[in-house]
Amino acid sequence: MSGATSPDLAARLRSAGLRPTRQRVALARALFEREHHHVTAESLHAEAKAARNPVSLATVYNTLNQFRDAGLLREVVVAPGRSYFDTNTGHHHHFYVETDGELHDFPSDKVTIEGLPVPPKGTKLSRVDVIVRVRR
Amino acid sequence: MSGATSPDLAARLRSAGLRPTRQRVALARALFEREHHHVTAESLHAEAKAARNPVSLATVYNTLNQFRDAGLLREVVVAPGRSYFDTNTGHHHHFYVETDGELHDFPSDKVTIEGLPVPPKGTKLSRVDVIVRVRR
DNA sequence: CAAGCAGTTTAGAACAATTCTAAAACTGCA
DNA sequence: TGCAGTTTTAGAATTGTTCTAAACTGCTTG
Repeated sequence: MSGATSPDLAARLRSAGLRPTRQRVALARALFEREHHHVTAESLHAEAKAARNPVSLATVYNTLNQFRDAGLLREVVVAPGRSYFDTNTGHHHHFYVETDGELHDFPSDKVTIEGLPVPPKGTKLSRVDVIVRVRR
Repeated sequence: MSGATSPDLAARLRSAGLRPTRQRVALARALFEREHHHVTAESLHAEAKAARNPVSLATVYNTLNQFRDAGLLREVVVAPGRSYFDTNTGHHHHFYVETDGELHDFPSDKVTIEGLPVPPKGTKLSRVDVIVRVRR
């Protein structure tokens, strides 16, 4: 097995202004070296432990916030006290299955939103979130 | 001063299956006898106290949840740990000013969303939330 | 209108998610 | 290799919300 730290990841962290520490690289691997997915702080913490790369929960929180601030992750709030981090930072929207807390992406290329009002004076657009809520 | 309980409100609560107790009527007044607005549990609790109708915080939470379940209120989650209740239950969307936590409605009549994918098998649409995030 | 019971309210404890703190451990550079 | 500044960590603290058990109230019935 390749125990080598992916140089890409280290570089990516560095260029985001983050030192590629053991913990950050471990979390970055769990996050970015696979398909796009959604994590919570708890789930990522558990995943890191399972991969024999234990990271304290506080560090998981710090790291998720840093990655989000650096634009590496996108935070999606679907319900009170339920915050997901999405490794897909491109344009897309979400399905949220209310009955079991699942979150799924769907691409935004087919979706067009028209007639949105202009942002209030003195503000600039940050982004538009569309959450399609469904239940079983 | 008119100490009379608005009969409309009492009836509205009753038909939602809720006994029109002093506390629920007091909160319903604060919520529904004025223009549409957004409250948090804390803000409503403070408002009730200021109106000399103190209600315990637990009751405020219970009541907000009951009103939401009864369709009298709509819950809007904009940020982790920040849940608003909106007295406007009609079709509309939201502006969220991230930099200062303000939430504003905007009507959905001008807004059209096209190309949304069909809900996953076995699920039915609950609603579509559009949150336009802006910053100062 | 008194009694009784289910539904409500309440203070405070409990809980869950997240952030803070202060100390120990690292990282990167000289 | 030494050192200054970062980062990590365990655990405490904070925040927002729900739970608990006891007191109370609104409604119905006799």
